Amino acid sequence: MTRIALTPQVFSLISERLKALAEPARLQILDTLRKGERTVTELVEATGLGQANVSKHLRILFTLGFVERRKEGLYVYYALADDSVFQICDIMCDRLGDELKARRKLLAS
Amino acid sequence: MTRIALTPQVFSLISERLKALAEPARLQILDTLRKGERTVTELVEATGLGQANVSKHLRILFTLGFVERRKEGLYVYYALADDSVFQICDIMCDRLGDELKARRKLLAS
DNA sequence: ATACTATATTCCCATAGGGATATATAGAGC
DNA sequence: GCTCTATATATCCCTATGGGAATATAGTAT
Repeated sequence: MTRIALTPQVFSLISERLKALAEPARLQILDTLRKGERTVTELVEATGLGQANVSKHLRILFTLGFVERRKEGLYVYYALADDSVFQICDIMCDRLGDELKARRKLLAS
Repeated sequence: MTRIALTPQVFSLISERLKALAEPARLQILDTLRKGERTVTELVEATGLGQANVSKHLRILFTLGFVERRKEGLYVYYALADDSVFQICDIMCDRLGDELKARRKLLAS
């Protein structure tokens, strides 16, 4: 398996995708989709965000391939494209756990 | 191994850390550090960024625990704290590979 | 003390992006 | 055709943030 080389252009592409994920509102949307596909309105209700903003967030997530869409009459169903988001969340959660541990150790000293 | 629950507060913490990584300049700095510890000046030379900006980026990366620092006389040596950044880059590169593959398939049809 | 170097910080500017509101588009049903 | 609903887009406001220049700070050397 050949890895893509980490050139500045690739960093730019990675950064663009990380920016898409580095937003609590979008993480919340993706987390909701983890339970299964949802319409925009359902996502609005689940997240408490405004409809226009949910649409904008979904557009970003769709453009960068994090969600898929399926139109059915008036409704548009969005679904997770893959689980890479949560692989990344797991890595970050491990870091958070380590931070906590380090802080506790510091307090204990 | 108990996982941290993905609450809105946790998403906010994750998002804060992803924002730190979602910046080409900082990815470039981290990539340079992959080869070993470097002084600020060396990072300025390696990245072509201004000294003030490198210092600012390093401050962010240090605050969020992505780099460590070691002072030695006038110099401050920065080093990678762990490899989670590149675990994430790997995930993103896999995604980029898939995107390429999908685009090729689309062109072939 | 002064002079020099490495790093950090501050200030300013310009841009990007999120939220709210209003409007536009698309499809269903009558 | 008209109306209603779901989604998308446009506009405005405001904040956050990256880059550059200047300045401050810290350490070395003489």
